Amino acid sequence: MNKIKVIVIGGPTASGKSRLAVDLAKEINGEIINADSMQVYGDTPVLSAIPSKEEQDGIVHHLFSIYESNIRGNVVDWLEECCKKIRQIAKKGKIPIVVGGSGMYLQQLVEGTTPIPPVPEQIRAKIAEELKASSLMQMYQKLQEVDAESAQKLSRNDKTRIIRALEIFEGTGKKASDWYKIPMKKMLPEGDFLVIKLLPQLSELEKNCAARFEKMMQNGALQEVQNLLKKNVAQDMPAAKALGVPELTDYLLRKISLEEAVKLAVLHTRQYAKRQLTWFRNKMNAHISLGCCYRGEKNVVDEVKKAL
RNA sequence: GCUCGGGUAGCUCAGUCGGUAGAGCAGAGGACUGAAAAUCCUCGUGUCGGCGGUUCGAUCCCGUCCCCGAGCA
Repeated sequence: MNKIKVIVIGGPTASGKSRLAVDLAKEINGEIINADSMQVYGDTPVLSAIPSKEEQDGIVHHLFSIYESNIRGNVVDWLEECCKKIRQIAKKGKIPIVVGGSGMYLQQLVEGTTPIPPVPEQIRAKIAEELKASSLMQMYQKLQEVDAESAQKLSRNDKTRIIRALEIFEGTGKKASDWYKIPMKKMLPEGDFLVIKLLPQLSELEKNCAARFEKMMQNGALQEVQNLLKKNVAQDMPAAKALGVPELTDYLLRKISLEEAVKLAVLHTRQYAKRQLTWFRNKMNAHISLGCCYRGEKNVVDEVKKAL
């Protein structure tokens, strides 16, 4: 099988990974693919920090703004799209560069995922109804009955995972814990990944987050949230949970002051960056690991070129 | 100046009918298989405003002083 070289860049928000991707792409004739669970939605380009036209700097960018906010994106859909793009780009003789802050997306691309069939929408809806009608505790007890092994591994408060485990059991007739025993499947078996991660100090990111949010406000962040509200996107949709959206929504609904909203959004961004750092530090193996933000240093690009 | 509230963890506050104190938030670390910018787990010694007094023992009661808020002058 002909191997395909793929560059993967992961790191926390505001660490300069998009810029690194563009600088690299220019040097090695690459195209960029988004690996960020929020930048796939098109309604909040400013708030989700999708690179602007200037920032894209003539480099082709894929999988940004591909969904409406009423779509519920997920890793597997992304993986399929991503692999498709990787193959197309490679076929043109260019190098695909996958960049993003969603660690799980990058990990499943590189290391594979368990091929669990899609769970029918009616089953997901049914379980959501059950949860509404009862309580998380009861859902957890139910999971204990049908899949004790999964239940044992999960916190009884971990709503997302309890629901998912129940969906897997009801949707496939097989326990999640059994699914996870079968070997992971690589979606891009021909992929030859060069993984780069950025791991700056949190204090360094802190400043970037605050400055960047300020800039987002100047670039029309409020307007984006207003438009989202007009579209009546449900609060529990992923797109409605992008950092800054709930906070600015509260401001627009006059629940908090603008000052408060900005303060909270910056705080939540910082907390998110911290979670990302934990993920990338402990969960993603990389060939090249940078201990600081990328600010256009030439030697970083050279180091990657050498490793290719 | 007087009256009434308050002064307890970085912040907001609870509490101890006297046996040296605990929540939420913040913070730190961690987990993470189809919502991942999601979801979740663990971690709490601080002259309980200062100084005296009563008491075996005071953050709690008494006195006094300082600071903040409201009201009255």
